Amino acid sequence: MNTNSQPATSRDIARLAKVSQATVSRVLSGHPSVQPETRDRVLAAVRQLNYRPNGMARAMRTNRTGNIGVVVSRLANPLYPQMLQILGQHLAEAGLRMMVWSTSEADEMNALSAARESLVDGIIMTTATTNSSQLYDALKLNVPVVLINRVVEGWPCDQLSSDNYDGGRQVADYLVKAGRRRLGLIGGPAVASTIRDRLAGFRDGLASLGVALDPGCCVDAPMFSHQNGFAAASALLDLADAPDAIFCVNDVLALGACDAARTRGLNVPNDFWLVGYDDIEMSAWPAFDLTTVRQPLTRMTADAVSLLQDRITGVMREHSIKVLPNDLMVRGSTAGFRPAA
Amino acid sequence: MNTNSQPATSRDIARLAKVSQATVSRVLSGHPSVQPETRDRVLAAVRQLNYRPNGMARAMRTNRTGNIGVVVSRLANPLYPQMLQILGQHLAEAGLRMMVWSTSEADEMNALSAARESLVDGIIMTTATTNSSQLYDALKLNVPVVLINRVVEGWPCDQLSSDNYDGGRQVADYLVKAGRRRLGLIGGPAVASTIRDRLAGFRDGLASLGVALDPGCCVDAPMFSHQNGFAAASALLDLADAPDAIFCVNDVLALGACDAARTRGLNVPNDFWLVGYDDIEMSAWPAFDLTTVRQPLTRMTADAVSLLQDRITGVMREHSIKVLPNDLMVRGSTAGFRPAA
DNA sequence: CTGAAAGCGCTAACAG
DNA sequence: CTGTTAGCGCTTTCAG
Repeated sequence: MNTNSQPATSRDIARLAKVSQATVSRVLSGHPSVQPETRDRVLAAVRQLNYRPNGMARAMRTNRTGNIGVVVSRLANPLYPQMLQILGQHLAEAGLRMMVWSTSEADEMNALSAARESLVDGIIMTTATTNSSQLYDALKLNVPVVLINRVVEGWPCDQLSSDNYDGGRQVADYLVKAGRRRLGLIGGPAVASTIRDRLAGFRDGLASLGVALDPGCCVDAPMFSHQNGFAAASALLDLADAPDAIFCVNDVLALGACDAARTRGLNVPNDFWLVGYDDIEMSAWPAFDLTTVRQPLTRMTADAVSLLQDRITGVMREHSIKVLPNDLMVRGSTAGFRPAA
Repeated sequence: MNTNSQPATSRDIARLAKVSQATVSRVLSGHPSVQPETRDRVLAAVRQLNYRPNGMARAMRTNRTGNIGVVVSRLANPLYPQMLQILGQHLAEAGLRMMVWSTSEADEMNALSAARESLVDGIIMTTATTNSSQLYDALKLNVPVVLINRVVEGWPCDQLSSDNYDGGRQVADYLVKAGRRRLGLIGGPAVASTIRDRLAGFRDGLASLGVALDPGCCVDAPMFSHQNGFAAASALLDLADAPDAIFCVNDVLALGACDAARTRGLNVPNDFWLVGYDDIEMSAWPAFDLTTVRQPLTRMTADAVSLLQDRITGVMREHSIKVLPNDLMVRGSTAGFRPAA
């Protein structure tokens, strides 16, 4: 094996095995009609020169790179690493590679650029918003895109989410059944469909149960972060008539809220109940023991990959809009209360 | 813009702008010698057909994809998302794309495969171990690889780490200066150079200060997880003569240890002190308020990217082995104690 | 300054 | 079963 030369090409193999270059290609792509003896000679040469086919050349011919672009939001929200981990697994099983964009809003554009330059076969987007106009343009160019987690109504692409509206309702229902009446709400950026749906479900749920939600007990966090959850909860807890339960539209905010209570010497659930959304790994830790809504991440990601594969291989069908059910995870932050069935 | 046809190629542009295909290429690659008027005609055509050059074709010609492979360990350890985030930023600034492998041990191999297939220009590896024999083979094929975080002594590639040995020493020094004498240690898999160095530094530090480390107070976690930290700390806290300070070789373990204390109704720092390593974001949260050692992630990642770029562009020089200094972040888990300067 | 022409390394007809 | 041939879309000489 030469360490200084260029990598071997299929021509080098052909020469060494005394066959045509086409035959080398056949052997490597598992074409059936190759004489065993020839195949062996080729494989021997492949080993001898430590040959690997050039992926770019193959991609150019086949119009398929095997790369999938994944756009996630700030990786500081543990939900996204969790999604990436599972997604990476599913993609690897499907023989695909994962390209990740995650640093800023510009990333969405970068991902689409890559798609348009044929550097990725398709895109899985976890953070689409109605503002993503570039994305919309790309869709019209038939770039295969699957929206997962956040979705955008009416857009011509496959979409995969959990039932955030129902999740919000479940929380409302749960808190009211438990006798909580003075409810607090910590919301987030409304550009995310997930957030809008959770909020709507929560509000509608309360309304249909005849429980009022005091606007004075509703705070919107400008971004998802521990710090913002901390600040928002602090504001609520400082109210003269503080809530007896707070629903945070995601776990990161809820963990911040939990720490706000801790800092004030308040006890959850004795002083107030706390509910989050996402069931990120830390929510189950004793430090937080947070009641929250779990999204079916494994199924969502698996479906996303297979939908995308269909699109890429040109399977034509209607755009699929799937909404999967969620589970309320009852934990200590709501005293483990379970309503009678 | 046709929505049903194939994407436009540079020939299409050439035809429309009535120039040769070569000229299109010149304009797009910013070649100086093109008449302004011609250039404008080409750019107009580019806009009109909404053209983007095909990245694969370009990559095949130039032998450069602009993709960098990054191998990280379990994304469940927040250190890695944190590294990815910064790395992604630096790579994007350098006009490079980030390909992530992270699901299993097989990922290291997959990354190297991708490199050998010319699908990535180089690799940043955060989780190398002496066991990575595939990696070693790849190095001999001149695949550009930078080791960051974990390093492997004597391997022919650029390596970039923080001074884990010194970090361990600093912790030992700090605890002893504060009067702690019965020390506990929660270690981890010794395949990681980071862990070996931290442990060695800690042990050597204690030894040079004349403080004994009871082997009965040393537990090794088989893997980094909250759960394992919890279990290990539980074992130490159940000892008849429990430690008055515990050093965990990384923060994830330390957070687990913190929760073990919480679950037992013990108070940190009143009942014992706790020190971690990495300064992941959560360590600063009130729930943990963990004293820990911070690695200079920004600088490490920035240097890694620029070293890799040098290798890729063929700048020849000795393999660079850099070790950057760490900072001890003093927080509540050690009662905010600061030794007199 | 611009066009013609030669490939990069591979796959996929098409002959034989 | 195997070799020959024709490109994929681009960059890069080399002429003019």
